[in-house]
Amino acid sequence: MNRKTDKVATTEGPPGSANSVLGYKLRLTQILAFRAFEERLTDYGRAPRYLGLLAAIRDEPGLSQNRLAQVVALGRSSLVNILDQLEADDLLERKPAPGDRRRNGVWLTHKGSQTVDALLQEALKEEALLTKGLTSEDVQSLKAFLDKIIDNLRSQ
Amino acid sequence: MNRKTDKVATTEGPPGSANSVLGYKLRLTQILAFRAFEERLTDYGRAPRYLGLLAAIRDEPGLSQNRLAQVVALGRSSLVNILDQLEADDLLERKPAPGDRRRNGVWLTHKGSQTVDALLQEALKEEALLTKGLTSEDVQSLKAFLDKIIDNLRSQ
DNA sequence: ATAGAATTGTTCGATATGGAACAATAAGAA
DNA sequence: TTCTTATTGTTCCATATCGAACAATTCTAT
Repeated sequence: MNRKTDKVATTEGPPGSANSVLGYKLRLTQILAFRAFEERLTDYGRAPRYLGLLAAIRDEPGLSQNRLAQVVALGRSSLVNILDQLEADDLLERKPAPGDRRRNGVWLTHKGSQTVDALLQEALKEEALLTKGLTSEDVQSLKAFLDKIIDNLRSQ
Repeated sequence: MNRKTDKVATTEGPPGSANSVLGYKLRLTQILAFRAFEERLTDYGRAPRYLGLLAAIRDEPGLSQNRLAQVVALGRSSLVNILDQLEADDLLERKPAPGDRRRNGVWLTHKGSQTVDALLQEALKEEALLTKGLTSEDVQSLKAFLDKIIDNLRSQ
């Protein structure tokens, strides 16, 4: 049985079923979108999976590992191995934070910066695929709704 | 540093950064929403994590494991252990499918059915928390957008 | 100044998930 | 029929993520 050709109904089901629950929709969407993005970009190593992280580093260079973990909603301990890998791939580097010998600041390398640029372009293409059939106003609304939900969840 | 009280900016960042990418927003939202739901419902064992699965079984009793894996977008092999656990918790049962000795059909037990009912109620409450500040029309639109994206991804 | 508390990065063990391979079974072709 | 191919559930191994515990360091209250 082939995942790509064997369709699965998504919108049917009685009201009050899982299909009408927002959290379930969010989960499905994220799993499928993430998988599609990774399957398409096989030439970028581990970077596609961690694009959010890499882009966060680009947006705020020098952020500590702790802070970074919060930004991307990952555990502090999870990040250690991820950064090890991305550092081994020459996408970023850790430097001791001046003034606090406990912390590392994290910066992108030149290669990391270029990779982020390229992958953000790919992400825009991917977004166009995902949202086919939606207007740009729809997509804008969708993003605003998600931002609001993220705010609600983060301030809990 | 405390995840609950130490705020992290979500909407800032230059255009073209990760913060404006739909896939990243979806991922963040899903991670945070899922985590919040699980952290609140500590009295239900593993059921909250697999509410989508359990509700899918309720919606279509007797579905094969393979089919079920597709519906919830999990791997066939991942599902084996999950079903083992939920079966051990007396939430569901596998029965040999009549007419095809390769397949198992999956059904909810009475306890499973009651658990789904209770958890779907909780999911509605959770949804109200998540979407605080959004109108019910907004939420309806959001769900419709996500359904569209899921359709796009599934028919790829 | 100093003792106690908090923060940071890390390691370690536990759990979740995916993919490849396998045996049993079914479907299809000859 | 018989041979070949496809499907199903499962096992096994690799990877991802988390929480607890830890040493080093910093902060804070006295």
